[in-house]
Amino acid sequence: MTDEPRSNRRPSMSDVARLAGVSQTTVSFILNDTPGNSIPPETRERVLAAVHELGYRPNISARNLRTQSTNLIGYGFDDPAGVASHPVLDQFLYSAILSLEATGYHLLTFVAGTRTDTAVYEDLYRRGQVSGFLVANTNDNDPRIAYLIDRGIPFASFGRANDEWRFAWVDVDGGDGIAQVVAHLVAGGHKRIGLITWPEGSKAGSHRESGYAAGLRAAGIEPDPAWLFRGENSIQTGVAGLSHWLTLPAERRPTAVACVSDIIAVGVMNAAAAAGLQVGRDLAVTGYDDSSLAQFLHPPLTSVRQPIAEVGRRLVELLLGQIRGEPADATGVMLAPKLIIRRSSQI
Amino acid sequence: MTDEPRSNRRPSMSDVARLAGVSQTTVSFILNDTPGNSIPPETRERVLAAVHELGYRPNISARNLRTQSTNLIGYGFDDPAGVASHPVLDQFLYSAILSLEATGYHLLTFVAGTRTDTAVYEDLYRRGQVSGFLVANTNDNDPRIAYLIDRGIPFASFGRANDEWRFAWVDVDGGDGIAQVVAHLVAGGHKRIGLITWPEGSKAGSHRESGYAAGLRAAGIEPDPAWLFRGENSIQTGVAGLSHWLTLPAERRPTAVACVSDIIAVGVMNAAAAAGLQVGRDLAVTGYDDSSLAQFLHPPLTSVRQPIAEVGRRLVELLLGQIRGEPADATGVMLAPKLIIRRSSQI
DNA sequence: TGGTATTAGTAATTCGTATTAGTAGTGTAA
DNA sequence: TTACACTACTAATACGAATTACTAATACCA
Repeated sequence: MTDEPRSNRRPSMSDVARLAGVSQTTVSFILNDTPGNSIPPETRERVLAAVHELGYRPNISARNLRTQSTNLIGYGFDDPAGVASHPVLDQFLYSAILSLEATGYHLLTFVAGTRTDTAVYEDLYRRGQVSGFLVANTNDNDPRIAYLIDRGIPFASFGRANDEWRFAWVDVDGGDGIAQVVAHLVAGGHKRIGLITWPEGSKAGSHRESGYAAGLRAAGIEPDPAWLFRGENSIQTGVAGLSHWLTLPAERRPTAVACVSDIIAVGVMNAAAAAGLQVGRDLAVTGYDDSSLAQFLHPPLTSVRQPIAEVGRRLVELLLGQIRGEPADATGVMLAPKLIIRRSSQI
Repeated sequence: MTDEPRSNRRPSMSDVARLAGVSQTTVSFILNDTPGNSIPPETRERVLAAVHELGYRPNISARNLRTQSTNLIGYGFDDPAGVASHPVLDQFLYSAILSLEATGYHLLTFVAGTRTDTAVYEDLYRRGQVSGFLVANTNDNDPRIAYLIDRGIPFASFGRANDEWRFAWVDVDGGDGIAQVVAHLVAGGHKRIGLITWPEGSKAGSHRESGYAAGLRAAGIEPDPAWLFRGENSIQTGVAGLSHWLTLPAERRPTAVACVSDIIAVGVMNAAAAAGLQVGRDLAVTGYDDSSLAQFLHPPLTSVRQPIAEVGRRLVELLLGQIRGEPADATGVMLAPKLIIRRSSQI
């Protein structure tokens, strides 16, 4: 009822309108470039000047309420304790955030608790807090993905889950990555190549194992189950893997060890040094992820680099496309990794 | 005007009210336990049944708009590329998220761009998207903190910034942590103890350097500037530090090396092995952070464990207190770290 | 000159929730 | 029997922005 701008409060659109001598509607038209309205330049400038003077920023809650939308995407976070840190996930997060922010979205990071607990996802979505989800670290038949598909909630996943399900995913071809490693090692003269991989059930792990087997067969070598070692993603697993093989007689022992992560490879290199083996001469070792430590190890570690930044970008594209209601024709995107050869795998 | 529930839309409070045969006001009273209202048990149950049947969830935007509040806290993310990953920050984030979620808040993770760019903070706050911020990885005279203090925006920081400024922080006493390390090494007979630390300007680094000097003086040893080596937080820095000291004549060379992070210590251990030195016998090495890799290195690494989970909890307490408008009497909270002794520092 | 288009706006309504101000009906004490 | 308190609600409004449905004034055309 009064013409006084309410003080001691963030300015609203009406305050801007009052200062510029126009209606709130006009301010909205100008700020949103709403099509089909004619605003002469003088008015536009007057309003923009008022916006500037008051330091006006549109209120997000009001906008979201009115447009029945959200500027948030959810991402479920895992407990980082215990497992070694995930440089790949950190990088992925970073690139996803960058892409989201370029389009006015933000990332809401929440704790996913147990993997099977989908209640948080439901709650965030039903309350209108987020418009969709990014999912990473997928497993075979991942319950989160089953749930999101079932409810028709927009999401995009870094990694595949089940070949029968149709949904938006982006993945780096891990089979191809390890196949490149194997080809490289074979070319270096190795015939007995070990693989240290994760426990069964990991989707990424099973793809890499297939690539390993395929790579060996392509070179005319029949994979030996004794060359496969499994464990959590830790330095310790690498230590345990190599220690185990060192108990074999020399003529049956792998001369090269491929690992599904750099952190495991660090364990192998440690154990090799402890056993008096010189990595790059007595034993070839390769990692995966090309994390920042790979180039600083002694010797520098051959590794497989994934185009993580592109994964983030493409995932955000897929997700925002769904949210905008665009038909999702291409549901999966497969990207190629690149082998980075360093001294740890030279002979 | 119609009594039909609008279909194809998330149910609103009015839909619940209609189904239960009460007014929207009554539903609100029941769901929020608004004091000063008398609701008989039958009505309450009827309404709760309707809530359940419709799967109703209150709309967050509407609630935030009405209450002029937010259920989000912002956290600025750094580019993880280049620098080795920060297990401490990952853990800190995790514990902060847990504490926030226990009180109905969520974490909005954004990219902070350059450290001096405070525009993102301003924007998120002024638009009413977040109620405050968590800040980590502070520097001397940190511009983010200066800005947040200046604007009176609620925040709490993991780490101190400038002794003159008064604001809410939680820190782990890094000086004490390194002093414990030095005392342990001195007790083991070491007289020449090197320190590998970060470049000047890091607040955490300067505290640890003071603790190092104080620890030596407490043992009657005058610190020698030649025993200090600086570099980024990477394996490479550890390698460079030890390599540098190995060029000194044996009688001036440190016999023990304390590092301000485990990742640097990994570099020192690598370089030691390459130089034929056996860590734990020829050279004592200590790390900091007690990250998950410390116990799996060869030999296991003596390190300093920070109560990270408690840091997250306390920070969230301080921050939410400010947001609720409680007077902040105790502005800083200092927590004590704990030395974890393993074989890398035995003689 | 009258009718239609166009320009430059404005008033009113909506999104979903919380809250303030009320009201009808019953019980009860004076 | 009336005044008053209490119970069990409801109507109306506000939060801030977007949008639909108008209007007054001018320009244009036949």
